[in-house]
Amino acid sequence: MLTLPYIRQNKDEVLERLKVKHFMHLTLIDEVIELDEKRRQIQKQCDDIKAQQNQISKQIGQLFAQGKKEEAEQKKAESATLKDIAEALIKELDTIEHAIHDKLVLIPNVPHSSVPQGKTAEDNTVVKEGGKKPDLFPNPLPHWELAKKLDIIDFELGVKIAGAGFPVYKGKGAKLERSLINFFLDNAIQAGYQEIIPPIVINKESGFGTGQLPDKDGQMYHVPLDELYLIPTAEVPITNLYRDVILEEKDLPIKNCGYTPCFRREAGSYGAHVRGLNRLHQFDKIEIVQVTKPEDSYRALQEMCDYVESLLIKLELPYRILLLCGGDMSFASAKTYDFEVYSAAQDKWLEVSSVSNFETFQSNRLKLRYKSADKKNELAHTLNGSALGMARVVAALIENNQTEDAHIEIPTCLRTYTGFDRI
RNA sequence: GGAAAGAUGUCCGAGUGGUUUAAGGAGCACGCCUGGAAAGCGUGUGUACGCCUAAAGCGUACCGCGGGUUCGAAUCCCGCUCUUUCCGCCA
Repeated sequence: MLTLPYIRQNKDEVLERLKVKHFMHLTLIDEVIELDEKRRQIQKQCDDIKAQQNQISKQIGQLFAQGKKEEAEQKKAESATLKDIAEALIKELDTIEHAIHDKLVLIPNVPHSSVPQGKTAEDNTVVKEGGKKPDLFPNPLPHWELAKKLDIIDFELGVKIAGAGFPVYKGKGAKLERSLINFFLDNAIQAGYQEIIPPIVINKESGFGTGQLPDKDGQMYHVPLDELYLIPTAEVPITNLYRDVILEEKDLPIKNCGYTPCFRREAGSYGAHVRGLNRLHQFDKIEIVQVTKPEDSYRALQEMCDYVESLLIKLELPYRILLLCGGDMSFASAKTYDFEVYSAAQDKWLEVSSVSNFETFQSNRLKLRYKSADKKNELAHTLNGSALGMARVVAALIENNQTEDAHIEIPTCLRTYTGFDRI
């Protein structure tokens, strides 16, 4: 959520930048500013009347103490009239505040000035490509076929237990998954991130804090009996650790990482591109989260990108880094880099990480502030990224590292974790 | 699921309708004192919004949350949430 003072003071810039995001309801900006002016005016009236009331009440107390009953009664009547006026104003104020809030939450974050124009994923800029596409033999198997042949991932069994998109990992498949989790966590800890094991259900407040609610209500699994949601990413519980918190400047930057399963309803996606591990309702992911001072957040974004890239290099996966264009960015993000790995048998780039700077968009919702050197409370910046999303990494590893006799070579960096070189 | 108790500032803690403008203590910051420190003394010490270009200053709201009674509520009434303890159930 953008802050009102920011919108008020940078109206033209906000409008200009929201166009980069292809945001349609630009009139909301003027509506919000207008409502805010009205709000301030009414609040002034309201506060003045309340001040009078408070004074009169105090006088009444004194008059009673002095035994001046009649005068006190007179004052009572006076105060009662003021009360009626104040009540009407409070009601009006309440209505306006709700209206402002309802409009404010519909306005997306403004993209950073370095975000390129563009409408769809086609318009994203490839900023870097790395690794080497494998030289595979003819007709390599897509991962779902090879995984079935080796009996390491069972999609049908998952359907029986839960439904489509809930795969069952077996034997060496399960061990590979767990090895990746440990590999990613150990690397993150090495890079200075403190590990967190958060709850994997969240309440409404948390969903609102990071921006999933009300925007993506239908994309999360909901437990109505207890009003809880299954997390779509560890970003939600980990970032919400700092909801309603005023940090000390010396605490920053905060660097957290965490492994959780992630749950996504993926309502509306179907077809060939969701086969196998490409798109799941449940998958494992290690998330990295940073909370920084405003002036440090873009350096942190770069640091996080470098870190994610280092993982892909260690895993020897061919990758590319995309700078998302305005139209393809998420609602809450100011700048996002996507990381894709090349999955050879499918001949497809699969997104395995998305690293974003939210600037103050989340912290404004979270009321996540820090006390700056001059003792002022300022909104911190929040960032997060996947490091990494498991399922698609597994898909690429299976496809790229397959041998002609239908086995899978384990990358060197994982072998101490798996305890085996091939599947 | 049943019963009871509780929720006050950074923390502890007092407060059952009007000098509470939330006592008192601790912590923290600054100053005095000191050769330096401790002790002692003094001062200050939350959040949000508004008025003001800003600062200073002032106003309003906030004692778990939401309503209500009253001229006036931390205090009385109603609803809710959470915590703790006991019982039940249980990996």
